[in-house]
Amino acid sequence: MGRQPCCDKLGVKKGPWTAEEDKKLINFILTNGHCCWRAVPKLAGLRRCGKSCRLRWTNYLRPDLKRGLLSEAEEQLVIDLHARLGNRWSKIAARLPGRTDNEIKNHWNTHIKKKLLKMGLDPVTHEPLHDKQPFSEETASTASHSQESAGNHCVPENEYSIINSENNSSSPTENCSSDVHESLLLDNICNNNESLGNSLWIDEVPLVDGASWENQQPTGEDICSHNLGFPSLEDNCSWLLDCQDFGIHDFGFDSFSTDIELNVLNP
DNA sequence: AATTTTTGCAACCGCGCACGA
DNA sequence: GTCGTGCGCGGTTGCAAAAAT
Repeated sequence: MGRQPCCDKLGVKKGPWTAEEDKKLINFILTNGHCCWRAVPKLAGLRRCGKSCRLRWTNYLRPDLKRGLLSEAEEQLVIDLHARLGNRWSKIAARLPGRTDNEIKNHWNTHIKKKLLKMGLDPVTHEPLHDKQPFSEETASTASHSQESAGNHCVPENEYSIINSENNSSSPTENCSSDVHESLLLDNICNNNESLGNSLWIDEVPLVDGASWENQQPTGEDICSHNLGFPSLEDNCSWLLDCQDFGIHDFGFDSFSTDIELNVLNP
């Protein structure tokens, strides 16, 4: 029963990616795109499984990624979205331009969770801890089945976005005691960061994912005209500079950068 | 300065879904 | 309808760096 693991072949490398592997993967995808991930490692000359390549690309190498800590606004947005969507990190990430589900999940577990606890809020339900039911201990542990527990107080995403696109005040989060606070924060976010706000209310728009970058390849004009917080065309080139962050220059990417520019400018 | 503990993040694992044969 | 395949997601692990002792 069950599927064969995709990575059980001998000679398939695991563990941290080397600069050389990164280079190969980036070069390949920028030149060819990814037809199917399973084929990518073979075609790119990597001894990795396709899954690993996809993960590496989406979580670390994609040019439209922001690096660094989440801003206050982003963090609040994550909190608000988590209150509505639960642990659906990919959905949350889709509304944060340049952020990955993995990054948000990690940030949630390492920073935001603690922050909420400090504020006396249950990171799962977003309700004040002292309001918890007597069975809270159990629920808290089962709450780690966060999908259920979070899911229970969540509105289906479509519904959510419809509601929000029509009237923020009817947001389902009003069912929670901390929601007024959150809504205010969210308003703040939206006012202060229009791109974030815009992206939040647009449902099912794959703001940032492989597909949006790969397949749709929006032009710089598209990006700017929608003001969705994508990196501009200029940014798409300047990400090369950002690559310094992960040592891209350390592995001699002079020719690589030329390739990228050609690909970005002449898709 | 050396050792231990904690933290943060990249990567892996396994499951479920979608889709085509 | 079922089976196989590929992909994406969420949870978990492993390890390096930072902090504490």
